[in-house]
Amino acid sequence: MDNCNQYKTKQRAAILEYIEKNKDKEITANDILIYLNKKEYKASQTTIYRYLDKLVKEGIIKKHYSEEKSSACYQFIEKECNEHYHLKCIKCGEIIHLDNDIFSSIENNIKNKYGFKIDNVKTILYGTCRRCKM
Amino acid sequence: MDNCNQYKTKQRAAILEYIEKNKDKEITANDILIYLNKKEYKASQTTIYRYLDKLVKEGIIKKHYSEEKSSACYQFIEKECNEHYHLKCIKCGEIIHLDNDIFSSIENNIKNKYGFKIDNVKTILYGTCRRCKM
DNA sequence: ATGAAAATGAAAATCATTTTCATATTATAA
DNA sequence: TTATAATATGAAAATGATTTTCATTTTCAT
Repeated sequence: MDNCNQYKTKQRAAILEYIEKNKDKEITANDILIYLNKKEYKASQTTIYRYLDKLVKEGIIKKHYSEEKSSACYQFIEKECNEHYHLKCIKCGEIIHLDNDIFSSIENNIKNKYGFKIDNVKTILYGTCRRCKM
Repeated sequence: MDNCNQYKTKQRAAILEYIEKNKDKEITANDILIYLNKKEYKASQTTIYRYLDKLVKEGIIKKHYSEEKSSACYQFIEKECNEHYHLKCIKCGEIIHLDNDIFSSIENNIKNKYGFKIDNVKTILYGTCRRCKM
């Protein structure tokens, strides 16, 4: 999106690096803080929160609240992930990326019947994964 | 569930009354507090939080975090609602109850392909409703 | 190099929620 | 109906996450 009017800083680079390194996980502001404390470029929690907000607004990462944690979770949005849905295991937190087409018929049914356009990025399908089912 | 070992109190009755009166909405602890402050039987926020926890454990209400609010939302669980999925409009918050059967083929596909059992109570499909789409 | 715009961080403030603890209420049984 | 044990309440303090404030520092274009 709108990437102008931004100064490059070491703190932001370090924060973004951590987020990208953990693409597959949902991380909290505090995870970043703890990680950066061990590294060369620390950032204050204020800066971390501010930059996370900015990244959310720019559509680089997404923010959501999980049932287990009391703090907000953030996750890098991979471009391909804008096109499919995700399953998330309530028990272990595993995220499964669904095939693009598995939902298309339902999307259309719901659009026709209710006039509702489902947002596949905002929507997460919760349930129990294979391993946790037993 | 386990309804024994409970004393009936005016505070609990008032809290539950509000929750039931707002079946169709997602309410916060603070909503209850504000409402009760105007009524005959007030309850402290401590009591409200404690009773909400209890109701969640008993399966009377469900708790979840919405994308917009920073506080937890609670909602009465209507028995029928345990059997279908819900759409929720990101913009206006409207909740639409889906027909029971609209999801069954997908549920099976996902179960077969990924071994994942979707939980229709925990899952909310986010998107944009007819009115907000324009 | 200079200056304006933007970013930082420490500390304080805020907000939601939980804990503590002393007091009050409830159900039960004598 | 009273005694009493279990349970519930509420005020205040504590906690934890996040936001705001504001003085200082950094960045980048000139």
